Amino acid sequence: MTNAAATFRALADPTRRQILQELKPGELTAGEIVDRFDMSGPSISGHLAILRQAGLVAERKDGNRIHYSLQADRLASCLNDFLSQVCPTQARRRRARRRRPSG
Amino acid sequence: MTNAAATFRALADPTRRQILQELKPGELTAGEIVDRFDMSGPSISGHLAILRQAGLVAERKDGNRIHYSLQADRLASCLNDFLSQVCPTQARRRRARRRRPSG
DNA sequence: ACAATATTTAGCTAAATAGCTAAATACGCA
DNA sequence: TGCGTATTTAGCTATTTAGCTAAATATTGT
Repeated sequence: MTNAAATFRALADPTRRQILQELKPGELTAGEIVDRFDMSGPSISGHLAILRQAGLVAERKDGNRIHYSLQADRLASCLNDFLSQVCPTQARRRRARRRRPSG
Repeated sequence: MTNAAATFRALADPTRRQILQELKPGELTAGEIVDRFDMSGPSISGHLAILRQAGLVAERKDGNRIHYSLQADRLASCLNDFLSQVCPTQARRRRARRRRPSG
């Protein structure tokens, strides 16, 4: 699966988008994420696996726990790459640099 | 359905992402889009309906035909809004403006 | 009105998805 | 070793999705 395919598949689900938002302030363990949703542990675990597969979260093992963190750069670059492919002028439009007079 | 939900649902399918790319150079009729894919007309029509519902394409009737066009600004603003919500520092990072010395 | 073309809608099937519970795995500690 | 906690994997069911064909709708031209 291409990176774009995995990423957009991951982002298609509202629970997964919410997980990314929960991770914005900093890393959380799987259990802490489960506590923030009205959903079973295994279901959240499955969502985390899909996010991980898309490279949108990273995991760090710490004894008993697994800490998940947002891979913001991966998310941003994937979305920006897609925007660049589909509508280059809209993606990260940049202020034109004032040209230094040549003579 | 929120705009983000409709947009990410629309982008989750590879055929729909490809349709957006086909529309990049300019508008196409439904039939012209069908010709570019190895898929039945009704299937493409369904994909176009989902893209339309997400506001990612606009339609223009012209006699017998319907011309579809990319709504690049909608796509860009939706993705950028999401990026801003999830990882503000990565979304459209802007060069820091040099601070004018205050005294 | 009739035929031809373009597109969508209806109705179906197969595959994918998301949720659940129960069981398995991994780790830390006594 | 054995217990308790954290997390994932397995196995199941209900829903959604994507594809198809056939039929309906809309428009143009005769």
